[in-house]
This record gives sequence, structure tokens and C-alpha cells, in this order.
Amino acid sequence: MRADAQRNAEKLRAAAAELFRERGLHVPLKEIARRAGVSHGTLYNLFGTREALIDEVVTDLAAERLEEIAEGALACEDAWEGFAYYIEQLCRMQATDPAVADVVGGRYPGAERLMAVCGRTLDAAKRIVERAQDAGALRPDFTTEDLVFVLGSNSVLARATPRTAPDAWRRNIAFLLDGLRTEAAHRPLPVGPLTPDQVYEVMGNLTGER
Amino acid sequence: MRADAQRNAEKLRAAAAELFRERGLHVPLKEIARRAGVSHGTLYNLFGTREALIDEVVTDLAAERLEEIAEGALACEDAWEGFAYYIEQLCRMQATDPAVADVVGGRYPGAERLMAVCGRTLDAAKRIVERAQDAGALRPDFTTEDLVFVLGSNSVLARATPRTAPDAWRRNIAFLLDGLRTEAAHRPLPVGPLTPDQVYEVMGNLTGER
DNA sequence: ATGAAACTTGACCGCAGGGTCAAGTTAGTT
DNA sequence: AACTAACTTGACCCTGCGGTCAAGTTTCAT
Repeated sequence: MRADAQRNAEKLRAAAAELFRERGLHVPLKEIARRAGVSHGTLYNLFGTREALIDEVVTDLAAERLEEIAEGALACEDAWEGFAYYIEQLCRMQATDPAVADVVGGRYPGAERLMAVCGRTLDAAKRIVERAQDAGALRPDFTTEDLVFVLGSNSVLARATPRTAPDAWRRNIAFLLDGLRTEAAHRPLPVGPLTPDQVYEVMGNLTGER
Repeated sequence: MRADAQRNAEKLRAAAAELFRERGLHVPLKEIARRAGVSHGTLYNLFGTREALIDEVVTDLAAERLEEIAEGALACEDAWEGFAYYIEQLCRMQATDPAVADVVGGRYPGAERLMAVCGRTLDAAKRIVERAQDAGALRPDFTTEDLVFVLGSNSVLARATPRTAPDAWRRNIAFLLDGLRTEAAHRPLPVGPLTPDQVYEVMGNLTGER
């Protein structure tokens, strides 16, 4: 790779990182190129697809954030507190960091490293859920697949709540968490959990679009 | 108004009603014109704006559905059952009827009659919420404004769940409802309720778009 | 310092959506 | 039947997105 191309790639990565974090992973590629001070043709030359760019620019950030949260959750003495912490922090991130929010609420099959991070995150989530259930705190009919519901509903609220009420999502999550305690479970759930395949499908449709 | 214009307006109303119910209130106006077998210019002549068309075509339908649900809820002996019925039916509609779903999850300030229906619906909701709280069943820190959370989160799940899992939203609502019972309330909610103005604002941003 | 390979550029294409308007057509009044 | 006001039409404009490529420029090995 020639030195000038290297420099441009770097400028593009920087611009992409900025814009992804400001506005999410859907920002127009041409805008990224504009901010990098480079033609959009160059962006296509150097990265080819949006997902390739995402994979290079967002993966490490997402991994760091997600692992941090999972560790924090597992570090809680109390299993329920750990679970609640995990949910709350994930949701806080959705409200706070558009880039990672899109990672959590989307599908990027082309971004291999990112997909690996998602896999590891899912494992961590499983452990946190199971620990809370083993402690008898989290209702046993909850499954890891139900996390899409939590994150899906939070994502729309976090996005809809502008500067006016940036904490509104916390109220919703508080209601939901109260419904997830073992004692809160009233009658059997009306339908069974999603299959992992269904979760994957749902995640593809979460981010609006219509 | 000339007879042919009258006929065209009727064809457009019919096509709009169909498409709105099939795909929601965002269908391209040109597509409505196409289905009506009429030029899109004519649509703009006769209705001017999308909201005017919505107001003529969707209002009565929405009013009927929403009033029916509210009546059903108030007809329940048990106040909690009434509240739960109300939530469930609203959510079922969001999953089932894209047109009314968009009414419930959107803002159409230009559609006067429709706005009136929304006002009446809100009144009914207030009554249902208060009745359940007076009976001691619904947690007292819940407010009518919190309904946006319920409907907002449900809308995204209902939309994301294709034919594959058309009932998935029920699971989420079941968790949430369990969290709304008085006994489920654990600690005080982390933040206060939205103001009505904030609710109005949030509703404007609910329907994806980005 | 020169030539070939690497790279950049921006005009261009396609698509989809909203919206306008001059020209042509039709209804219905006289 | 003739005439005018009402109405319809579709070509046209705009915006914004993704994406491509011939022509021009720059790097770097020789």
C-alpha cells in the first residue's frame, strides 16, 4: 500500500470513528469522506463496503465497552444486582453511544471481527443471566433470547428521547426489571422464547428502516 | 366539485385505506395514486398533503378500534384485568394493524379529526389507569405518560417480528405487565415521568426514521 | 529523472421519495 | 353546440443515498 493511501485510510478511519460515534453506523459514507477531506471514491477504493469500515473502526471500541460492562456485572456480589447492572449499563450505552448502540441492535454479517465480539458478548450475557437465575432472583422463564426485547425496546426509547429527557429510558427499564424478578412472575408466559435464529432475524429489523 | 373529481377522490380514498392498512401511513403517495389508477398529480390536487388524506381515511377506523378497546377494558370487572386487557389489545393492534399502529405511535398535527381521536383515547387511557391504581393493583408511581414507553417498545418489537414470530411481543408485554403491579414495585423509580409535552415530542421520534 | 503502477478524483449512473406545473382533456352550463 | 372552468396528466425538478469508472495525479523503484 502506498504511503498516501495509508494516510487517507487513516484520515477516513478517524472521520468514520467520529461520525459513527456521533450519529450511529448509518451515516452516509459520502459524509465520512467529506469529513476526512477526501473523495468518496477513495473511501470505496480503500474499504469497499460500509461493513469493512465498521469492522476496522468500531470493533475494538465495542469490545472494550461490552467487556467492561460484563465484567462489572460479574463483579457484583449479588447476582440480581449484577444482572440489573448489566441491563442498565447496556441500556445506558444505547442511550449514550450511537455506534455501540447500533452494534448491539443490528446485524453486520460482513464484519467478522465484530461478529466475534458479539458472540463473546452473548456468552457473557448467558453467564450473567444464569447466575441470577441460579440465585433465585431472576425469574426462571426468562431466557437470554429475551434480551432482544429489553434492548430493542430500550433502543427506540433512547433514540426518541432527545436532549429533553435523556434519562427517560431508565424509567422504562425500572418497570421492566421489576417484572423480571422471580417474585414478580404471575402466570405462565403466553408464548415461548424466540429461537436464536429468530433473534438474529429480529435484530436485523430493529433499527427502524420500515 | 365536479363528478369526475369526486370519483377520483373516492378511488384514492379506497386505495389509501388499503395501502395504509397493509403497510402503514408511510406508503409513498405515488404508490397510492398508482393503485387508484390515477396520476399522482391528481392526488396532490385533491388532497394536498399526506395528512389530509390520512385524516379522511384513517380517522374513523382508528376511532372505532381505539374506542372498542377502551370500552372492553372498562367493562372488565377487575380493574387490573381491565388495565392488562387495555395494554394487550393496544399492543395486539400495533402488531396487527399498521395503520392504527402508526396513529398510536406517531404525530399528525395536520390531521385535526385524528388528533381529536387521540385526545379522546388519552382520556380513556387515563380513566383505565386511574381505576387500576385506585383498586391498588397498578403501581401508583405509574403515570399515563408512561404509556409511551409501553407502546414505543412494543411498536419496535411488533415491527421487527415478521411472520416468523408474530406473537413475540406478547412475551415482552407479559414481563412489563408483571413489573407494573403494585407488589412488583421495588425501589423508587430512578427518574420522574415525562411531561405531556415531552411525550408529544417522543412520539414524533418513535417511528424509526433516524 | 523517468516510467509504470498505484492511487485519487468528481462527474456520472441508478434508485426512490416528495412535490410542481404547463398543456391537454372533460364536465356541465348556457 | 359551444364554451369555460374544473380537472387530469406526466414530464419535470429537487434531494439524498449507494455505487462505478475514465481520466488525471502522485508515489516510488529503477
